[in-house]
Amino acid sequence: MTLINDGQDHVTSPAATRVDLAVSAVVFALRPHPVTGEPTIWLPLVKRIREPFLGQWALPGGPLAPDDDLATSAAKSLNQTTGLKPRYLEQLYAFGNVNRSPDRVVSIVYWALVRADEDSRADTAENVEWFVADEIPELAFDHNDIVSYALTRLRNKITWSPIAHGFLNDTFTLAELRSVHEAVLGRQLDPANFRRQILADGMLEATGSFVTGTSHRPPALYRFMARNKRNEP
Amino acid sequence: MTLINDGQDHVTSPAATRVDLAVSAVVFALRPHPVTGEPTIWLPLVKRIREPFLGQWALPGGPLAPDDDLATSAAKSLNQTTGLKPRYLEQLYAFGNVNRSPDRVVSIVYWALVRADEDSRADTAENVEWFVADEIPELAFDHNDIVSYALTRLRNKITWSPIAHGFLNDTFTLAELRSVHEAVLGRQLDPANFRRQILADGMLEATGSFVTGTSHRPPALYRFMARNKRNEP
DNA sequence: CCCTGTTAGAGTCGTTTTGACTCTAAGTGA
DNA sequence: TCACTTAGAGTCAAAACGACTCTAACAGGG
Repeated sequence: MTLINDGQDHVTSPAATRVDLAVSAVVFALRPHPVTGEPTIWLPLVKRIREPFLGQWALPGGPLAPDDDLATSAAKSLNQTTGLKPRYLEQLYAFGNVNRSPDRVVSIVYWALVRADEDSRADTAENVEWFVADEIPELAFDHNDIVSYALTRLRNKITWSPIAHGFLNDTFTLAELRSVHEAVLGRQLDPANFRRQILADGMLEATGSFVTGTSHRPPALYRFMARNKRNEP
Repeated sequence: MTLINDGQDHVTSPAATRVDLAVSAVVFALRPHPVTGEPTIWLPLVKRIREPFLGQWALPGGPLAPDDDLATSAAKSLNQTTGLKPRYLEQLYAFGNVNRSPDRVVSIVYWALVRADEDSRADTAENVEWFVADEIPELAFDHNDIVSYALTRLRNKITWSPIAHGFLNDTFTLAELRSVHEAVLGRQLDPANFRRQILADGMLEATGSFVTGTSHRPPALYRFMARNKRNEP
């Protein structure tokens, strides 16, 4: 017989050899690009006020409070840095390589979407700054890799999952929804085909009202359906 | 200005309030079903030798060693319990709800595929037992949920990712590969269409050799291509 | 040696999905 | 009334997909 670990979740190890646990968040919002004016992905970063990497930009986050669930902890960090509440929040990955930090830290990273219209009151906190996602500086730790991975996940997920409403108000036109997809994917989408496919998914519901005063045909307003109204098996 | 956390990965908090960190693994292998004989998903569980949940079955795992990366730690647990090396290993999720354990434990869970032919020398360790994935008992902690989630991930991923070779030898016939897909998805697949689609993915390469002595037309042997030989943009 | 049973592997066909494109609807402003 | 703009429906050909057929190539039994 081999001597084995007993596979326990439940362990007590000497505090000296313990590993620190942190929760961070990659927060995405859509804002106009400063040069082109096109809708673009932005994210908030926090300037470090301690070693290591003092003075460098990093993802918002902090230690896991013993009374908070992981997602709660991520939402709190997010709220404390940006003043926003996430419209969508999902665990991204647990990063824990030995060499990712001078001392051993495992970071459980979440990614979140916040609404553009809440976005205005976002710059209240000091040493927090929003950056265009494709133009971020060199970050502390492995946070550049984390941001890249989060962007990849966002761009993948938006192609098959109805998460785009995380950037929008409760009601929106198909043009607004398409604009979100275009901003995330970085390319133009055919309006007619986009309409056909997004409606075929059966997640959208016409509100019955229309936007007026648009100098062209008034677009219909849609909302995302509650889960139990959707076309599911 | 709002007072904010400084978003640090790097924290020191009193050891008293610290959260324990464990790494566990959901290990999948294909073996014949004890009743039907059909290829079926199995996984190894470990009987707990401590409170809480003493005597109940749990996923293999243990505390994170300070010198191990997360994936390394998962692979070690896997190897210590089963004697096997993973052919595929991927992080599943970090489970850290406050109420998932009497004391606070965050578990970073990996899922792995192991080969059937290594599978024979697998029952060497005591208090380890293999179960049919759809017929597992009530497990410790939230491990039933974790197993369900891992199965969902496996069944989803096999439809778009070439992970099925994690169950197979280096060379295999298309019938063997199809049999893996059928076992994972739990339904029959059309041999002709499966062939067409799997070959169109461009991840398979004919070895040039064939299986002989089969009492029918000899099937060609394939292998998975190295990443740089694949049809990628 | 031929016949049968079995799986390998190529090919067919109709349906569905997708991308590119056209056409009409419905508003504003000149 | 006309020009302009976007909404939204519709068309069409290419590609993908599922169900199916047909021939190839072995072993084993008469």
